[in-house]
Amino acid sequence: MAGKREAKREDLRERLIGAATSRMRDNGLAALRARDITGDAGCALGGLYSAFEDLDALILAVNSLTLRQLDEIMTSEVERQTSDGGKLQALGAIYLKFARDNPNLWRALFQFHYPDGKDLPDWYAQDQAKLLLQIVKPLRGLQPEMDEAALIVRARTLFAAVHGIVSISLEERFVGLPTATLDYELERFINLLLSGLKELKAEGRN
Amino acid sequence: MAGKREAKREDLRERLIGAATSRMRDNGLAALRARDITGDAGCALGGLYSAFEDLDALILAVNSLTLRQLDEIMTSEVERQTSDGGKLQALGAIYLKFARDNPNLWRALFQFHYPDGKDLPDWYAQDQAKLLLQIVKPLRGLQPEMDEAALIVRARTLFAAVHGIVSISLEERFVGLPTATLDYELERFINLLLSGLKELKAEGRN
DNA sequence: GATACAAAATGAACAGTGTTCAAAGTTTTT
DNA sequence: AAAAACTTTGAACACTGTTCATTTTGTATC
Repeated sequence: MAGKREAKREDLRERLIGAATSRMRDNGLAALRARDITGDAGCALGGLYSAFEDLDALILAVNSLTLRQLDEIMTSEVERQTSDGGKLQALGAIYLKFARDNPNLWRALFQFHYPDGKDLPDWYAQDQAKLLLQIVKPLRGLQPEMDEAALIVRARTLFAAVHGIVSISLEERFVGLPTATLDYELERFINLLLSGLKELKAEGRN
Repeated sequence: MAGKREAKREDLRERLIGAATSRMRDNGLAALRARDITGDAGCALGGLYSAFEDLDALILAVNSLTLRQLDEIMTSEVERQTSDGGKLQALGAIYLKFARDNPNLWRALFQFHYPDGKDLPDWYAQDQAKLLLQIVKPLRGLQPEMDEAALIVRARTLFAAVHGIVSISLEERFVGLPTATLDYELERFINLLLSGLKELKAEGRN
């Protein structure tokens, strides 16, 4: 009759992740309370600390799921595109759509700061790396002469740029933002980058 | 014998801002404690709430000073550049340098989330707008056919892209970031944008 | 099955937070 | 000098995440 302990343990972890995800989706990371989550999950306050190291670890688990969800969507959508430029355009558009559809979950990916000293667990770093790879692939087609390391750096730069645009618009940091034109502006921006790549290539640099 | 009250009030505000800035510079926004600040400033805990609405309002005052400081640096450095492209390059480099030199103050500009419902005070929005204008000016030279509104949107997009790159690198969100090559990568990126502008222009679009 | 042991769940208690507010102290007006 | 208006004070409050002695539950042994 073994394994019941482990099953309950895993079940509790899942209920906690579910409850935290739900609350985060509805009210955002800042409104997350240990007492609310454990209440929703149907366990005592202390139960959180037997299933996870602390609240931060639970948040990281939620963020990991969010990253994987985003990766899945990207994987399925990128396949529909034939050109590398089209794939990069699609990735940008998907990222924007995901952020719009899941604003709180998406924000939490970046709002959350891991405590100083401790660094991110490997499995989480890999979730991130997988996403970057989505960009590296079409980029490789556009810049076949770049080596893998340079491609990764470039992919990170492109992601950061797109993320910045989506972020500043959706977080409404600057006043008077025309959110309606954001899709168009992002599309134009990626076009600008693609044109730049083409231009630099024509000049024989890279 | 009037005006002593107002003078003391202003003095307290300044001491609080100074203490908060100092603590924020050294230990970051997350480590900011009302008791520490009031202790440093030499007033009782409640004193903070007679000088400011609450702790958030004090943080906003600190952020406003940070924005103005950045604006000053930009103004003086941009003048040295002759070409519009050079000015945009300089702005990017200055932004990166400022973020590197004042990581905690710079982070606080974006970490800080104003409570829902309340929106940013006008004077703070204007501090932001002034910075955007630094980008609009050289951009106007490069895209003279765009109207003012479109230029502002474009400037915001460019800022957001650069900010994203600086942000993701300095916050060390993604693992394996070569910080040493960040300056170069940013320079290349802005070049890419400038090339893109040139290319689109050659094709008769904008 | 009954017993003994190990593991996990519980929630009151704890050490911090930002914020409030009656009381004491200052400045200004009369 | 006295009264009124305003400010400063810091103990008390409400609300955090986290801990840990106690109770409950699961597993192995006879």
